[in-house]
Amino acid sequence: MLSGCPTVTVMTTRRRANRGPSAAAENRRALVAAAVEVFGEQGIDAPLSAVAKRAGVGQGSLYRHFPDRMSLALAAFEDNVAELEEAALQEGTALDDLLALVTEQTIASVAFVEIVTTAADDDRLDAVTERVTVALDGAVTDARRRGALRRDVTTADVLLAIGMVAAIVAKTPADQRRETAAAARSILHRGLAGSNGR
Amino acid sequence: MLSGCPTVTVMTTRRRANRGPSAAAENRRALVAAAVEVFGEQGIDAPLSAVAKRAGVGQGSLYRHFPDRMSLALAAFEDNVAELEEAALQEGTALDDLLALVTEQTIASVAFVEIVTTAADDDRLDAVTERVTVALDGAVTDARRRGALRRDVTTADVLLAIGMVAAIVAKTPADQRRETAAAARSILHRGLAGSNGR
Amino acid sequence: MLSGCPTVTVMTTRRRANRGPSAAAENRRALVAAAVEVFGEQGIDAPLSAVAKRAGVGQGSLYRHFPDRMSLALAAFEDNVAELEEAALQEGTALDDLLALVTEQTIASVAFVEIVTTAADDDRLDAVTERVTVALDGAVTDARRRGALRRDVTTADVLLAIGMVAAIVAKTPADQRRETAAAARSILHRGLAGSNGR
Amino acid sequence: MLSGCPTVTVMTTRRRANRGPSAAAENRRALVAAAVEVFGEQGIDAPLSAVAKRAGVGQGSLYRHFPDRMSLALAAFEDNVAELEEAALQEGTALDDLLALVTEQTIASVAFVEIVTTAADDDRLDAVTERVTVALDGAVTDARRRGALRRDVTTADVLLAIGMVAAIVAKTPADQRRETAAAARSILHRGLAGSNGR
DNA sequence: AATGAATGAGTATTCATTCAT
DNA sequence: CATGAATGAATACTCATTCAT
Repeated sequence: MLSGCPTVTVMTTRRRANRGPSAAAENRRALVAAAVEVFGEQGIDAPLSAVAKRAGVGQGSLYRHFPDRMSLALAAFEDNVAELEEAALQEGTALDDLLALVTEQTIASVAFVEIVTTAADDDRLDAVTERVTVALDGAVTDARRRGALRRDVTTADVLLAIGMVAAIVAKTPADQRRETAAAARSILHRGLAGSNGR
Repeated sequence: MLSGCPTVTVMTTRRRANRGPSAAAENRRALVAAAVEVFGEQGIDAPLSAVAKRAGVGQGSLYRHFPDRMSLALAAFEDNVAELEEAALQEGTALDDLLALVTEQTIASVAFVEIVTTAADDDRLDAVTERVTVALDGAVTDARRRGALRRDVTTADVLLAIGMVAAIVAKTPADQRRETAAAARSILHRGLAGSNGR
Repeated sequence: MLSGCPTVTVMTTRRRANRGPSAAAENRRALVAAAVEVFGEQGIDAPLSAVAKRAGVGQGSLYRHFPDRMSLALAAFEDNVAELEEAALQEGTALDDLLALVTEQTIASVAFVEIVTTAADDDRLDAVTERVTVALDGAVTDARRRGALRRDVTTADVLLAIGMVAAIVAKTPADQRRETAAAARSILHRGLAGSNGR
Repeated sequence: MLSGCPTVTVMTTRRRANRGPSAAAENRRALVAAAVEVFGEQGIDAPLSAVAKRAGVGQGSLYRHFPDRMSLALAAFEDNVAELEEAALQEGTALDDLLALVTEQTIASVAFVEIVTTAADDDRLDAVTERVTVALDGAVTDARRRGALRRDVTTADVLLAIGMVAAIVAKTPADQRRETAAAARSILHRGLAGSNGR
């Protein structure tokens, strides 16, 4: 009486159209954008499935493009590094401008810091650090020359300061981040400034 | 890949002897010790089961003693706060001494920072912050009076500096922590120091 | 008692082949069938893992198809409701026929009652009750007109009677259910019957 | 620095005084009272620890007095049965009065039904059923003789009717129980009543 | 190459039951 | 005989990763 004739519900969940290979680049972009958002909102430990869903892309595609979480995270923040490099190359960009930029980036996407610092044993991270170092080097040298930085301050010190701002901002509730970042930078600025600093 | 190769797991379980209520205090201590270790190694998100196992204690006992992760974490680092308070009360303890102490604590148990900063919406955390603030207050006031701190530096600034050291140390591989902490404190020290600072 | 006797468990696991998305419909059906069985045997509080295992399906798949226990339970008994609706629509179906059908269903799958009555605060349950009410309405009206039901008997009364049969059957050991149901229906029938009843 | 000197918190949770054997009867009473409350509130599956806590009694004592859930449940509702027996013995108690009493008991402590019907394979339950049967027998016979019950109605039928009321009440949200019970009894009353019934 | 369903290991949490004191 | 801490099995649920289509 009961189990003899099951009502067969035909699955009508429409599978997303398989847009084929041409969608690869587009998917990649969507994944990166989604990762920025999702990591920004939920932190670096967010479920990857959430990223795929936000991107409107299958889980498998996510894995094809980014075999692990770090790949995705690095791609997600590639923009930041590129932006920094670009700014560093512009004539007339002072160290403070770069630091301001990094600070803004950090506030915008806290996850960056988490990533960059969570698995410090990834070669690709060293590459990123290297790129940032190079980007800052000129500005630091210049600032030192102008007396805006103490003579003994190295680019590594500046990186460290950036790391500190980033780390503390990452731990601060979103609505207090700007304020906290300002206070932190104020202290650090004095700590790095030369005789005629700021 | 995995298909085809049956996993054979042999489990030998010997139920831990029920050492009775008298083991309660001992268990609690073991749990706290294990938490310090496990959180220190794996971060504050480490499985609680790992803590129980390390402590040689049943899961249920862990939950009896510490109903949630935060309880355990706070207990695990209660020592730090108490030590700080004690140091602050001692005659002749300068701000730098307290900062050095906090730095050491942070290096020893990175998880502390994670805890203190992860869930900022727990009342018990406010209580901890308050205790630390009180502990530092005297030293800060004193340092300002002596000119060791800039006139406009507040205890909040010092807490922020501590937070930065802690945060950056937490993100640094264990073998570089001491070095990184030193560099960070050096910068911050200059950032906070008064005219006759160090 | 237990101490001293090591439990040796040998587990041989062969990961189930991933039969791919095409297995979805089949899995769903298997889950529903398993749920009918397991809930029928162990009651509505049966472990969902038991349902998954019986269905030969991963736990995750169960959760994908049915995000919560109620979803699964409702799906498991969707058939019953559909069958009832269908019977109600057939020409010449008398109220007694519908009651007999419900009784049979109840005997077959006691869990239905448990579900329908356990969490009365789920909207989907109201929907089910509504469907059953609608299905019965015509038959009740008709029966009243024919004098088979007392004039003052409402569909709600009939539902209540059904509920009573279901509830008592649910509490009866499987081998006495049919007998108990018959006795219960006999009493209730007289309680609802009109002057020319039965 | 950190882990050397743990702050030893002396356990000051005061263990309930061991009031000794003389407390046995009192404990038993407290447990039964607590069971009535807890089972009534949370259902028959309520944690036994909750019962012990409510009773202000150690878990071990609970187990000493009542080796399993059923023992406790039966004890908890012993009162009901005794009350019923007593009422049945009183001169001038009609069947309806007994049914009203049972209904009230059911409404008050739904858990009774759950127990009585959950594990139907317990001998002690048969004993309870037997006692109730005996208690009702006289009233049923009398009612039949007076024509208040149909000639063919047996005590078993009455028990079944009681069971139905109980079962349906048990499934009804607390605030509608009295109403539902009234409706159910109305139907059943007509179903059992003799020619000169009500 | 894209899709998304399938899979099950991993974790948190609860609670019946035991047992040292 | 009471006490309540200890124990771990059981269960719900999540999510990284694989893979048929």
